[in-house]
Parts: sequence; C-alpha cells; structure tokens
Amino acid sequence: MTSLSHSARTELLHDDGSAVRVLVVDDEAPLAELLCLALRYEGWDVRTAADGTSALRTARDFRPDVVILDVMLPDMDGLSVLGRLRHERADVPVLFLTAKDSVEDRIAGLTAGGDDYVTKPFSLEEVVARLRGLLRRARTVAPRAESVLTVGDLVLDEDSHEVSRGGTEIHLTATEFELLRFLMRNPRRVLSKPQILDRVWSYDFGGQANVVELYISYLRRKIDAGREPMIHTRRGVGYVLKPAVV
Amino acid sequence: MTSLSHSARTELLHDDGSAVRVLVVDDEAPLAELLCLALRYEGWDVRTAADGTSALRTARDFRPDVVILDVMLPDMDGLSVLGRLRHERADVPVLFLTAKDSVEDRIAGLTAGGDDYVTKPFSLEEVVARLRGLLRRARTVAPRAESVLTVGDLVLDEDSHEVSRGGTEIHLTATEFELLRFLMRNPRRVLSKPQILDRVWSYDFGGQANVVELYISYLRRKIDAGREPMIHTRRGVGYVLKPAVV
DNA sequence: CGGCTCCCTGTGATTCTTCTGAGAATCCGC
DNA sequence: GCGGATTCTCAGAAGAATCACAGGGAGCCG
Repeated sequence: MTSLSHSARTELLHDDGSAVRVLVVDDEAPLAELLCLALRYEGWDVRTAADGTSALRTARDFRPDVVILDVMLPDMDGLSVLGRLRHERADVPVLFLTAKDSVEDRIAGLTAGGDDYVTKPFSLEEVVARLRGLLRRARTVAPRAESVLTVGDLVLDEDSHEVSRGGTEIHLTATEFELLRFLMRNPRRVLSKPQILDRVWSYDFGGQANVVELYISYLRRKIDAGREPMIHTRRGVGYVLKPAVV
Repeated sequence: MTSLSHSARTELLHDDGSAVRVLVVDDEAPLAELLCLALRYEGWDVRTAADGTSALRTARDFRPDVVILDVMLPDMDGLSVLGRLRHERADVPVLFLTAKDSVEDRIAGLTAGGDDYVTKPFSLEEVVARLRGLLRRARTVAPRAESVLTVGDLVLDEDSHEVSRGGTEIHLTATEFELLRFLMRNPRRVLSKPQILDRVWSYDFGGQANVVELYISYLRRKIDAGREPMIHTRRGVGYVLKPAVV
C-alpha cells in the first residue's frame, strides 16, 4: 500500500488533508517519548497521556484514529480505560502494550475484537507495522487493502509473512523478516546501523552494532544469492536497498 | 501479530448498503463488551443492552437483524423478553446465551423456531459462526448464501460440520473443527498463538498457548497426513493455512 | 458401572534462532 | 603499496520455540 520513499512519508487518512492521529498512553515517560518520536517520524500526528484519566480526556478532543495503550497504568486498569474509551468511540482500534510475562492472563480476549498487542520490550518497526495493520483494517472495512511491499522483483507480504524474489519463495527468520521489512519500507535510502538497530531491535537491546552486519549478510545470502544485488553497502554510512539495475 | 480478518469482512444485508445490525443483550458488561468488539470487527453494526427493558426499547428503534440474548437477565426472564421481542418483530432470529448447566430442554423448546444457542463460556468463533448461520437462514428469500469454506482442495461445511480434503472425508473433533474453521476464514494470513487462543477457545480459558500447538499437530495429522502440507509454521510468529502448491 | 471419546496438562526431545567473539577480507586515504 | 578503519564471515554457545507423547480427568452412552 505504501511505497513511501521518505518524501511521501506523511500518510493522509482524513479528507481534510490532516494526518493520522495517534494517542499514546503510557506512564513511562522515556518510552512514551520514544514512541512519540518514531510515530511523528512516520508523519503521524501524535499526542501522549501518562494515565487513564488524562487519556480519556485527550481522547475526547483529540479524536485519535488509533490508540496505543499500556495495560499497566498508575491510576486505572488498562481494561477500564479501554472500556470507557470504547464507550465514546466504539470503533477506535487499540494496540496494547504489555509486559512479556503477562500475556497469558491479561490479554486474553483483548485482541479478539481485531485489536492487537505487542509485548515489551518491542521494536519500533514492530509497533509501526502493527499500527499500520490496524489502520489498514479499520479504514476500509470492505475492500481489503493489500499488505504487500514491493521493491523491484522483491516482494514481501506482511500478512502471510512470505517473501519472494523473482517468483522464488525465500524463507526468512523472524528477525531477518523485520530487517527486510524496514529496508523495503525505505528503498533507495541509506539507513545507518544505529538507525537500523533502533528500529528493528527492541529498545532495550544491549548488543553490538555487529548484529546488523551479521543479519545483513544473512539477508544477502538469501536475497541476493547469485542474482544482481539489491542490498548495497555505503561504507561509513550504512546500507541501501534498491531495485537491481539488471 | 497481525490480526485476523478475511476477505469479505463486511457483510451487507440491506439494500441501502448498511451493515447487518446485531443487538447484544447481556448484563455482564465485560462479556457484552467482548462480543461487541468481536462483532464490530466482523463489520457488523452492534448495539448493546444490559437488561430486558432497555433491550426492548433498543430493539424498537435499532431494528436489529439478529439478537443475542442472555437468558438470565436482572429484571426479567429471557423468555418474556423473547415473547415481547417477537411480539414486535416476529421474524427476528435470536441467539441465546445460556449457562452450561441450565435446563437443556427449555432451551430446546426455545430454539425450535429456528433460533440457536451457545452455552457459556463460549468462543467468539462459535458465536460468529452461529450468527452467520442464523442470518443465512433468515435470508432465505434471495440466492442462498453458502455455508462452505474452501481453501485449495480442503472443504469445510459450517452447517453439516463436514470436512474433506480432495474428496476424502475427514473426521474432526469439535475443537479441531473450530480451529480449522478459524484458519480457513483467514487463509494465507499468519495467526499468532494468542490470537488463535482468543478466538477459538472460550473467553475464560486460562490455559497455556500449549494447546494451540497440540491441536495444530492434531489437525496436521488429519489434514496434511501424507499429502502436500497446508498448515505451515512461521516460527516465532504463528501458523498459516494456505493451498498446497503442488 | 465400564468402555469410549475428547480435552487438556506436563515433560522431555528436538529443531531452529539469535547473538557473541574473533579473525579474514575489503576499502580508503596517503 | 601501507596502515587503519570498516565490513564481512564463520563457528559455536545459549536460548527459544516447537513438537511428540503419555496420561489424567471429564463427559457420554449403553
């Protein structure tokens, strides 16, 4: 759906030309900040709230198109916030943030309505991808928007998690998939290693930038194997993905 | 995990293009909420009522195409609600919600008129399927909507609960059937284990994602046995059902 | 009651991923 | 061509996710 080069980053949802509105509800300031930056970078209009009460207030006048909601909030349960939120805007899609170990009990049933969730610690790429998914589904209920990214003869389907080049299926692991998704979302654009690390790996990843090189090499082996290369190194800067010249 | 949905999500019943209208009557707020979410997600127009009185009032101006009715209500018996409901709209189909241990024969009498029921705790997949059934049967006038799901050479009949692959009948248990139905309603889409759990198992199921793996393996044994596999594992993401390539 | 089916839990075994560390290879300016 | 910096690749350890299987318990039916 989005073949966004950076220039076309802003995605318009509303007829009046305003951008997608996202409400981030999280009491951990640094985390909310991080999300805020990343989403603004996507061209979206972001507002934050640190607790349930202000979240509801903000939701009222901001009228977000989608909400990111931490299920652990200081003043009230994420569930009750959801309930009241839905009371006002029944159809707003919600992306839940939850700690890794609480998945089983608390989330049960939440995602059933077509909402989605990510566990902390998450990667920004993951959050953005899921938000897009929610919006895609909410926006046009009827004709399903496709969830396929294409660069040259390289095709990535976000729904089925399938990747192919020139018709040949390619098996990728979860991390490889996320890395490639990030690259394909930013074709012809140099992405630095720190940038990639920030986006594709979880925010609390402590490791070295070495992994990026490693995974790039994995991807090359699978995607560029024998063919005209699409992944290029810009020494001292980063990596670019672009259609093979042939 | 991206979330579910399938191709023809929005179902239009009315000539003017409006969606199917569902009235949910249940006094347990969280439950009503859950149903509401799931049904809205199906693309239907949902309204809720917490007691018999307001149910009747809402039914009057909302004119639902189908009603979900808890037989245990605070103010009046589900039966009297039904009676009065039918007094106004004699033909509206009703899906009863009933506790597991409630008197079976009474329900049997209720559903004699072509209505249906599910026992609590239910799975959302079950409720949605039965609602579809009711609507399908109510719509008898026009070309009868089919109740058959097909993916590749795999065929599942929601009415007769029959499943076959390549012409060969396959016997599935109730749970296996529901799991397969969910998969078949979302072909080529990765479904995460929590997602499947939310949808296929009852809302109060406390167990581990372990069961999903178990039932997937059961299904594989029955559906993919010897043949080209249709159920695929996306390690770290979930499972996909897609037509065998062959 | 006894046999049957079905659902689920728990436990290992097994497979697949991820990441670290180190050395080899490459590039670039001089 | 040299030296330092950067990037690539390898091998393997640690850890996760998945699978397979055995068995307990609930419900059903004659």
